[in-house]
Amino acid sequence: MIDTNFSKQLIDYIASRISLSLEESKLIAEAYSILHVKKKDYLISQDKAGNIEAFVIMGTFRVFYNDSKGLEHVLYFAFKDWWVGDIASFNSGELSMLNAQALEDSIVFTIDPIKKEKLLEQIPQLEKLFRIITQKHLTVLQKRFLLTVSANVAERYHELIQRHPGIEQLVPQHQIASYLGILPESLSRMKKQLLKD
Amino acid sequence: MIDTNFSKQLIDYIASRISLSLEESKLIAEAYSILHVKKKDYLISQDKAGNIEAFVIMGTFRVFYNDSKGLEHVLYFAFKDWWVGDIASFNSGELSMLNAQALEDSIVFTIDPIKKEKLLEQIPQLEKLFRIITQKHLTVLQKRFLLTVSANVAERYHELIQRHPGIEQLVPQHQIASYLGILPESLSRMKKQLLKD
DNA sequence: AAAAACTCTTAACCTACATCAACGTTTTCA
DNA sequence: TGAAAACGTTGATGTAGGTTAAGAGTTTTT
Repeated sequence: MIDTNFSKQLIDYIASRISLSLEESKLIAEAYSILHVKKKDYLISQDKAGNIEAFVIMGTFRVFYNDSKGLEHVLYFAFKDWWVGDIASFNSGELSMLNAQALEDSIVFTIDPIKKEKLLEQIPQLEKLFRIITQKHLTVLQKRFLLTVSANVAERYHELIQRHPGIEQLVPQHQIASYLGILPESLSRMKKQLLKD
Repeated sequence: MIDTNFSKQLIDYIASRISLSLEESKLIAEAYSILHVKKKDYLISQDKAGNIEAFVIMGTFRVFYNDSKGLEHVLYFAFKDWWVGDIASFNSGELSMLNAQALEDSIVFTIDPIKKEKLLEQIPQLEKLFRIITQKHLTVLQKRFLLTVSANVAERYHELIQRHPGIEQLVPQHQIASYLGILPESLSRMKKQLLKD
């Protein structure tokens, strides 16, 4: 059930942010379950109850929304030591708006809302940690939103590869296009144009 | 310093979400300061340390980003019983990316990061409340982002006026255009087009 | 090893919205 | 109350990115 080596990574992540007793570390390790997700498999699927929050131990995910016209929009990519989940669904029980698909064979720790609720009661310090993590997520999304509405595609492209060097080796270009909010053809065109300068 | 009538509104807001002792209510009322903001005045200004978080007692604010080309982008409008602040700046001490301007004479309760920190230590239950509030904000922003990238302007316009009936009486049309991510001319044209159907 | 699926590129054409400019109306404020 | 500022509309024109289609290269599956 619990792999000590893997759970160490989650414990380290938390312990580097708040102080944990051995007791508390054990409670955390027991609350989370390890899950192997094969390349192309889904950790979260749209229109199902997305009642999972995951911490990425290894691998990469694309988190995306499938709109009413069938177009996919990548909200973010999630790497090692990132959280993956549909926050709206996790906290309300509503159906998920998001899909999370593994881009390579991946390993995550997952928790459901009931276990998390219990864990937060057992370790009140976690309330503060998760408040801060959520604030950080909100900050990141706010920056992403403002950049999306204020910068052109070339600027957003440069911002992405600067923030994630090497992402182009890991993520297919059409998914980068989707993250940028354009079609693959347009990204291809833009990159060709960039070479001219 | 503290206006009992006004502070009651903030206390009610909090007390409807977590249980508060009289003692705790008093601590909250003392931690927040009342502030009157005149129409067109700024509660938060870009590129200053935006170290304020405010709860709107009365009035309306537009919260917007001023980009490098001088264009304004409305992130959200804030009404009675909403929170206003630049979460990134408030929690990091960085300069604010956002401006918050009163659209009418308004009254808010404000708090700075140090006082909030202290308050959270005095009333640990507030950690949970603010975690949940932040989650809610993240949920709202995520929906806004996904709608922005997946729906056309007419759809976004309808979503806005459905979610905020009466907003067109309160907010100038060019600011609604800014919220929708287009220029005033384009919104004017779109509305004319809508009438034809 | 062959077939199927996926990925990227290029080109021609189209569309939604931006840009620039002008003008009438309403609101603000001195 | 009169001038100035803010607001909304319309028109002409420009452009970034969407749409459609086709083909070539690569990876995955059987």
